[in-house]
Amino acid sequence: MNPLMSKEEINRDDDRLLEEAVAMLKKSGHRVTQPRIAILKALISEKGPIKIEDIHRRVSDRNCDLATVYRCIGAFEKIGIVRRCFFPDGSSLFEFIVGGDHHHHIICTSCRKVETIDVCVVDGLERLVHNRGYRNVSHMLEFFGVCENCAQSEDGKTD
Amino acid sequence: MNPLMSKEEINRDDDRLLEEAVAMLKKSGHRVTQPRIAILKALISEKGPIKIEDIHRRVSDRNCDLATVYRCIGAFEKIGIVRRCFFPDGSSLFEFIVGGDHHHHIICTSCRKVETIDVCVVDGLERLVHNRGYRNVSHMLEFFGVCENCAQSEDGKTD
DNA sequence: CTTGAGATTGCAAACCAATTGTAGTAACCG
DNA sequence: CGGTTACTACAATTGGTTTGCAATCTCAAG
Repeated sequence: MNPLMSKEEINRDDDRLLEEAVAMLKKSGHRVTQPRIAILKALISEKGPIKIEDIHRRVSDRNCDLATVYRCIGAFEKIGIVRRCFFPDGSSLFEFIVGGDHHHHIICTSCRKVETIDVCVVDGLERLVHNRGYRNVSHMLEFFGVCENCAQSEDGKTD
Repeated sequence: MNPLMSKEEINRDDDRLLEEAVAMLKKSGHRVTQPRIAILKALISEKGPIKIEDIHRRVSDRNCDLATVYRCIGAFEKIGIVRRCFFPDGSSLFEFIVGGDHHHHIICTSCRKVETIDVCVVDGLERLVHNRGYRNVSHMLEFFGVCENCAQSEDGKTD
């Protein structure tokens, strides 16, 4: 987290992101409901990829059903509020992408810790794909590995 | 064994790949069974990512159970015979990677057609991840888009 | 502010890909 | 060839995700 940013500034920034996402909801003809606000807040405060199940846990005190989380996340993905990313085992995470820079992740295959890589070197390749005749081009890039901590505790193990 | 496919009819290159994969099986202490041979042949002849379900359909005349396909693919993945890749909706495909160059895919989000991109620009980034302390580093890169055919037939549609 | 249309939600049931338990079978080593 | 044990088939199960539907809530028109 940015150490130069006070707690108030962070909250203000989160508020701005929430407003922006809400605007996207309205603009796309969706209604702004309490479950959606709660889910958006959970996504924003996470500041990284999060499991559906974890979102549900975060908002469950507001009595938001798991099915609702699935439906909302599905809608958010279509609108472009969240992006899906993957674990190497195939399970999905979702990340809030409104007002954020494009980036990718390093995921520890052992403890599942997620780090961020700011660099993206594949934007040029997207143009190449576009030149091949594809439209609505996007990409997904994930790095996997065993982080230092896990490597130490696993030590001699073969994975 | 498939009576419609004699040894002479099998492509020589595919044969070599099969032998190589079988060697990897043995080397890792696995047994070489008929279902595994059948699944390997299906993977090799596909020459690209394929769904578990489709593998099963291909080998079903040999009476290979779906659970067996899952277990074998799981083993193949650990050994490094196949690699998992993803559709944007989160469903998994598996691709035979023995003796093949490293590459990535363009997947049409409409008809699911898969094309190959030979270039890989992220190998350098893997070193960067390695320098951050990660071990067993790998990555996964997929491009998504709507291919020319689909773009024409969908035309005015909003996706 | 009130109200009605229709989008959204909660709940429960259904769904389906993937996994697991187990008894029988087949691979492979000596 | 015979014994050990990894592997398979089959069926049952799991767990994540989706769906149907009645009740509820949003939002804009009046």
